[in-house]
Amino acid sequence: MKSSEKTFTAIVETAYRMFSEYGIAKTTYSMIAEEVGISKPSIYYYFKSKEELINYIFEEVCKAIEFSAFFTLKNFTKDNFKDELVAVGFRMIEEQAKDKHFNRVIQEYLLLASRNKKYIQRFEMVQQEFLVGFEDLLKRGSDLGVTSSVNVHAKAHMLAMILDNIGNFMLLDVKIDYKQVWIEAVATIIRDEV
Amino acid sequence: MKSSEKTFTAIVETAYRMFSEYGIAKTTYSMIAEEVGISKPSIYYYFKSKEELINYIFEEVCKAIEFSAFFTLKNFTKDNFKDELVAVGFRMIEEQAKDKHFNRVIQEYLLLASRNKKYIQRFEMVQQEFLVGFEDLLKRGSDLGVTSSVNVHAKAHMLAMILDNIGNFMLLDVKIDYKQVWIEAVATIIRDEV
DNA sequence: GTCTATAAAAAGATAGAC
DNA sequence: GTCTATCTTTTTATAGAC
Repeated sequence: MKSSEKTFTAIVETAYRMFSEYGIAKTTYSMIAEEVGISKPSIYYYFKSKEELINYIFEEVCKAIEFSAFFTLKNFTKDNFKDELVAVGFRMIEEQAKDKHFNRVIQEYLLLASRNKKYIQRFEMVQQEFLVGFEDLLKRGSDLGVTSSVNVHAKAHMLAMILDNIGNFMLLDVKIDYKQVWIEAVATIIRDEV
Repeated sequence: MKSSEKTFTAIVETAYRMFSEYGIAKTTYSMIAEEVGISKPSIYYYFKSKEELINYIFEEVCKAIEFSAFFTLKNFTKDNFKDELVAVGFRMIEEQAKDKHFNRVIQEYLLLASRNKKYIQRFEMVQQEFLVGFEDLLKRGSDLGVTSSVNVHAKAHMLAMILDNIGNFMLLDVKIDYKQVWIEAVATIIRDEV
């Protein structure tokens, strides 16, 4: 890795961490520069404005939370459907618990997006992909005969909401057995009578 | 209402709206003063620092989201249990949809709380009250024979998460039939075999 | 690529007149 | 209570040397 790439990476990673610790608005080039160990104007060589840095990290975050990063429809079969659904949820919960900055940065950008047309569209894409992804999944489950075929729409949205909000609860360190909640949620969409 | 009370109220309401529109960090005394139509130093007569203003609005918001502000355990009977639960959820959804600033300000404070011991305790109280509230409710439902008595804990947390996250989804204007999702969620905790 | 120096604007906050 | 004037600090950002 070239020296300039190293600096670039250091800036991005430091900014990401500081966005989490202090918030995007309160993170300054001075703070980042000091932490990285370079001068403040040096950052302008890589990101010509703070907004550009914010945009860059936003795109990184979006890529990390795409539905396809977690779910592969083909992996779900009649026999493993419930277990696979539980497992994928567990994987997401673990990922979120592992990176303590992740949820906070997401929430930061969620607020930014709610105020800024530039971000909102990209975020809605991700959100929509999740809703449609879950719906396709439940339709497949219904075709396979393992999930109920009524109210697939609302049930899919319910699952998306629960998974999505686990991150929100983690923010406050709420002492919940998130995996148990997910098991419970999955159970409600699985056909009992098989 | 005295003139000073009017100014006080104007400052608080303007700040609340601006916290939503621009975020807490990016809302300045200058902006508030201009909007209210007073000078910047005048605000210091009512709130001796920006932090004090932030604290005040935080407490207002906390009062508005207490579990007891929505749920009254005694109102739930064997006959109306499901309908009452659905109705209370609807009321919360409507309240959130009515005040477009509400969800954003909550999210702002959620992030603040996740970084600040002073806020986190108060917020955890509210959050905890909600979790325990739902649990008590489901226990009552179980005693009345209308809800399942297994996994009451996880089921209660699931309901809390769904209701809580509706606000999050509203932030992005996600086109979801929130009421239908809530109906679906309530249905999953109601005993089918009566 | 990274630095020093510096500009321009705006922040939070106070002093003190009225 | 509300104002004008002002202070201090910090911000984003640029110019230009090395």
